[in-house]
Amino acid sequence: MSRPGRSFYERRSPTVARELLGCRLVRVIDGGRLSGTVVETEAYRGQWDPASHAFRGRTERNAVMFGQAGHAYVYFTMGMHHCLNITTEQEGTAGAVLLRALEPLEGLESMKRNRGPVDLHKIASGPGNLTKALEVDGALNGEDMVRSSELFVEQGKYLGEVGVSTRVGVTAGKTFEWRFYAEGNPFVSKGKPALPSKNP
DNA sequence: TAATGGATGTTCT
DNA sequence: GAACATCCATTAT
Repeated sequence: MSRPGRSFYERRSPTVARELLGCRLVRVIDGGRLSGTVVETEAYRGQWDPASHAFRGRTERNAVMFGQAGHAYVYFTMGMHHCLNITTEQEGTAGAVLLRALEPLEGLESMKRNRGPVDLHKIASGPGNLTKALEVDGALNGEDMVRSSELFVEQGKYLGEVGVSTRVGVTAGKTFEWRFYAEGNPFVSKGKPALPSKNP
C-alpha cells in the first residue's frame, strides 16, 4: 500500500478533504497497527474561512496550519477531546482537513479497549472518538504524516456516492459546504442537524 | 426519537 | 470572562 506524497496535500483543503475519503488512516503503536477507512472529513482554510482557527492569523496553537502540508494538527477542544487534522495548501497558506470518522479495519480489539463498551459503529465516529480510539493526542501535533512511522495515510479510493453538507458544530462560515462523507455509510457521525428547528 | 445541558480546559477578547 | 471544529446521559415527547 502506497502513501499519498507531499503534493497530494499541497492543494486546496476541500479538494484534499474529498479525496481523503476511502484512504486508510494508520496509527502504529508498539509495532501494532490501528487503522480504518476515512469516511468523513471537513475542510478548513485560513483568512477566507471564519470558522477556521487560522482566520484571525497565526498564533502559537494554529502555527502548524501555516506550515508545510501533510503534517498532523492536533488540538484539544471543549475541555474533553482531541481532534486530528492534516494540514493542506502551500506552505505559508493556512489550511487543514479535520478527520471526523473512520470505518475500523485493523486493531479493532485495541480500539475497543481504548473506547470502552460502545457500539462498533461508534468506535471512531466523531472527531473526539476517533482520536481516543487511535490514541492520538497533543504529542503528535506537528508530526509529518508523509514520513512518519507512527501516524500516516495509505492511498485508497472511494467509489461510492459522496455526501456534502455544512460543517458540524461551527457557528461561523456556514456558507461553505465543506463536510464530505461516504453516503449511507453507518460509521459516519450524524452530528447535529443542519438546521435546528426553531419556533417562529 | 428529539431536544437539552453538563463536564471540562485552553484560547482569545 | 466568554466562546469553543465535542460527547453523552438525561429529560421530554
